Amino acid sequence: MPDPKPEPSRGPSPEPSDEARLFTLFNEIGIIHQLSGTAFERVLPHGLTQAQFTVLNHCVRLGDNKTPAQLASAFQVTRGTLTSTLQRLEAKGFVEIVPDSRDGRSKRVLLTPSGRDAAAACIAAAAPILTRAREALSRDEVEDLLPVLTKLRVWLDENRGL
Amino acid sequence: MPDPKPEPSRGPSPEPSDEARLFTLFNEIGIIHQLSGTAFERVLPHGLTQAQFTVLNHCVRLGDNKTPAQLASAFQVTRGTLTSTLQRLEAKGFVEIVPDSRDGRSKRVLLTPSGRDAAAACIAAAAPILTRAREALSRDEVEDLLPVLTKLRVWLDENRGL
DNA sequence: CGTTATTAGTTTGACGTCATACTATATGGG
DNA sequence: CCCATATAGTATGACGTCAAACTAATAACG
Repeated sequence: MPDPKPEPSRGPSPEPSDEARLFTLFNEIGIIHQLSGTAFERVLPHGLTQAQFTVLNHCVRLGDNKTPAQLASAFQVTRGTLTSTLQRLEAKGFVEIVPDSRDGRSKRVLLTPSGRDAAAACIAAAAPILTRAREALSRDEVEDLLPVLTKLRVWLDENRGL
Repeated sequence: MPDPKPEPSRGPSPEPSDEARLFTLFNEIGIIHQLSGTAFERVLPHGLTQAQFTVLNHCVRLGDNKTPAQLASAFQVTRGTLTSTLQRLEAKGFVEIVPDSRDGRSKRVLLTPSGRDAAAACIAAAAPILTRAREALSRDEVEDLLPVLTKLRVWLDENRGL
């Protein structure tokens, strides 16, 4: 859950500790994720969710014919999570899941033509939001932000076990 | 769902558009939220979740005796979401929900002594993670990041309707 | 005063996510 | 060749979250 929206502070702030600032940082990130996610989903066509679009988009940009395990690893989610997303995408006719001929354990995820169309429609639908977001953040601010966030993400990724 | 972990790029990058950079930004934020959230939850005592801890912590820091609606607004979640979190906290004996004497529609959320203890235990449990996170981000980087993220969060909050 | 609109809280259903446990298939070492 | 181990995919149950529908109570206003 996102943390409290900062309330109007009363009195002199008691200089928050480093840990508190870091904590606030994670909280802001949580709220941003929450708000941006629902904003995106409200405009996506075909009742697609962010998770579903992410899979389609990945296949469009980096090629399909990947295994579910590869996709799960790329998105940093468990295989179980991806199973359910793929089932919904398959039910909508946007991907096809076929057995892997070489490895009996594996499957392959293929984009269907309508899946490709849906991904394009999502991108078109999301563009206005991204354009409007420029009101909030300049291009330079985005460029300043990205490397630091990437560093944090990589660190978290490498320190999963604590 | 968090977006793809950037894969090793092959060849010259075709200078991504502004929208693509912003999109990447939201993706990084999504992954960071995901990873940091699970990292926190793994160390929280009493099987507390981040959402539950957030409520306890808010009550400790800013006082209890708030209505669920006030808390939902502070955390930027729906009242329905808060209802379920409060029910779980009440089941664990960490908060008490009492009717509001003045407004028949409202309730009041009160911290129990064991709820106060649990919040303190959570903070103690999370401290090592925050300390270690300093490996990833210096104090200055945190201070640079925060105002920009806050600006973005406020903008998103003010532009819920699109 | 009564009707209407607003607000508080709840419920339900859908989705994403995790952890865990389970099945089936590979793979590797005796 | 067989067994131990690892890996792919699936199933389950719990939690957070949203949207939408619903109930109860208050507020607004004619």
